[in-house]
Amino acid sequence: MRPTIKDIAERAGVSKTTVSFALNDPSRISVETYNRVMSIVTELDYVPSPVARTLTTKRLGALGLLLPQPITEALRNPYVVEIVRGIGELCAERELSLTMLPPLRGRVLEAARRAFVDGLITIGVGPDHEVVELLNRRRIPFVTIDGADTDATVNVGVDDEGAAYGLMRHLLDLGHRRVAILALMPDTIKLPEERFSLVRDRRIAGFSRALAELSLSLESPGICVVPAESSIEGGDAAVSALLARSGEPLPTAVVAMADIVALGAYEACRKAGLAIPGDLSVAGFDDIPLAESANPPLTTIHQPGRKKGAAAAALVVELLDGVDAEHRRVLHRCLETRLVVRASTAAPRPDPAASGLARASSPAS
Amino acid sequence: MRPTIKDIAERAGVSKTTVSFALNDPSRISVETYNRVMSIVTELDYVPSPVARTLTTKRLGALGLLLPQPITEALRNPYVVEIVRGIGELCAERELSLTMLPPLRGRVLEAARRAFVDGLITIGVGPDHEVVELLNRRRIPFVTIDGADTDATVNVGVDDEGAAYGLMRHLLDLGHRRVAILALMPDTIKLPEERFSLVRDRRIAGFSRALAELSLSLESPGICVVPAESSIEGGDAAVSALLARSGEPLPTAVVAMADIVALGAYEACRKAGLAIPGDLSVAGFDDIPLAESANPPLTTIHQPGRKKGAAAAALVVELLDGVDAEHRRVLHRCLETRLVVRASTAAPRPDPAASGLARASSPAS
DNA sequence: GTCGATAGCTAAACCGCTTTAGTAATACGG
DNA sequence: CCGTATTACTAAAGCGGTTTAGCTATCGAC
Repeated sequence: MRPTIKDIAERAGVSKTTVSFALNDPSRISVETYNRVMSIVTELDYVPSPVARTLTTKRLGALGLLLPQPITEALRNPYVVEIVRGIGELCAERELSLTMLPPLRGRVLEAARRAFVDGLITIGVGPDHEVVELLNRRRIPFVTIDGADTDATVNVGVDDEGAAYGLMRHLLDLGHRRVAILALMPDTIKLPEERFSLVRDRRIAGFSRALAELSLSLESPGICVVPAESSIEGGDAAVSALLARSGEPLPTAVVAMADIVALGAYEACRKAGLAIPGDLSVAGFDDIPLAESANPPLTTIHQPGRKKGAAAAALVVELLDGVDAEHRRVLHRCLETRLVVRASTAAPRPDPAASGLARASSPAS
Repeated sequence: MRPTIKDIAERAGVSKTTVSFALNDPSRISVETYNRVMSIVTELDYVPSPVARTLTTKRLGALGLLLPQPITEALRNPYVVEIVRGIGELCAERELSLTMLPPLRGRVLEAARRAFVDGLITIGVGPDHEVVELLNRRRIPFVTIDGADTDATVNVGVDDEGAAYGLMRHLLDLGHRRVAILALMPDTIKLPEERFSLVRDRRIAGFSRALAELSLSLESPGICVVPAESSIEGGDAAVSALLARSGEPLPTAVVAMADIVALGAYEACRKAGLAIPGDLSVAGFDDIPLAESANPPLTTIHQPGRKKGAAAAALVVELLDGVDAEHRRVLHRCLETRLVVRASTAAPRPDPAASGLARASSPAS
């Protein structure tokens, strides 16, 4: 159906080689021949099969994004969408296409093996992930987003620990002492030894550090960590359950590891008739586009999702280009985050039970 | 680097053919040989090159989504994200990957030519689009989303005209007589003869019909159609400009052809200090996830974006499977829409200038 | 007039796989 | 014991390109 190089060659009365030259290196043939060949190419609307071409050139013109979840799930999180958009920026620039690679048979590894691309980008894959070993062994250029800065991977990320510290500090400074942390779910498709995501762990560490400054910890009364799926529903469910918990005093603040989860918390508050931030302060992480226009606008950690994607893609392309150059040095890119205080966080209502104490001044630094 | 079938064959002391059989049709070889081959396959972590395989099998396990805009732009609209998620559902089911194909050198056609996929899905491509001719000529299975129901294409869509009618009717019934329509931008990468998108035209037609029932038209005073880019910023800009317009009375309602644009209108109102729906009613189209949680919740036309994507993908797969069967009949799938009345629309304030009239009862049907 | 370049083209190998056609060996029916 | 299936395997062709090596004709230089 689709014309092949042979068809063109025959029609033009030349060899396949000549057609190939016309397309790839016109200087090697005469102008007349070039014109003749190209007119047929245009007439038949011929485009060399990228598949066949790849067989020899090893270049496909496609970047792959290894997703930790099925496409449907992954794109529920606007933060992921932002990353994809960032990668898209570079794709446009370099005329690359982008292939989304969901786990195959439940394994990211399978998807990576079958991947049909020049280079790969992963989200949330740590250096111990089985996929890293495979890709390094096969020398497939790849860059991790939100992975870790080790020799095994080229990574683009942020200072999760520091950002989390800042966020928790903000809440503590406001006077909150009973705060619930909505943590990212342990990623089911990770390897056993990496049960919790790196990002989660680093943020937990940051939260802990801030708490420690007030002699608090994750185990202190009033502080709790509950897992929530990265979606509105996930946040809603987690907070609704929290609010329904009887016996203990309710938290005065909720901090989510993803804005989308924080917005789920909004939903739960609405149902429970709780005012934000009057009854409950809510903070998020990511600063997705919605965060600003939410009601109330969400206090969160701004994370440059688009830039992350773009930076990762740029690095992959760099790896792609500099494969032979000894250039292939391990690189890490750490992008900036910042605390964006909006209207969803405020000082807690004075606690009738323990007034005076809850209102403690800001801690020693 | 990556082992080839030859490596496996040599190590196992068999021919390439035998290895191929082991992988694709074990029944054709003895159990012992199978085991021997597979142990080497496992040992070397061998996976057949999808590229090479494709050359002969003509199947590469990927669906392509032809985007009318660069990835970054396209994914700004959550409605598009929903469609992608829908396609993702089917991809997960059939273990396919999804390739996003932004225009190449400004042309969708170029992207289609180079596409590296088994089947394609397009968004907003009409039967007259150059790409349709190409794909039909090449017999590449493809399905259009929001295209048109003609013989040239297999399409998945909704009754845009009817939905638009219902939406406008809702506003008119509330008593609005001065309404601004925020229309989709003419798509720059379309062919000249198809300057405006089909969807836009059909919705405009629906609006017109509703207006006509009250002896109004798009040209009537108070009614206006302004183009807006499909993004929050686009809606914000368009409505801000509208509000800044001096001389004419302001519209009492704004109806956008995309929720994301309607949310931009929210933004413009906030800046202008206008209350929704008190000062201005706002309605959208699509019912993206945000619409419900926006403040106020947005009145809109619910469109099953996910289902559209899933249905389109299902049709492509069907085409893929039934290529030989004379099965390849032209199909059209029209999904349901429904008007979702939320809190962003209400009766306009009584017009001091023309009271009594503006409050006319609902029109004769 | 011969030789070496150079320009312009092509045959053939190759990329890594599938598939067709065929071979050799064993099993089976009469 | 012969002819025919059946089983287990392989050689080779082919998919659609690129690339290497080589061939032929023309041309300029000595």
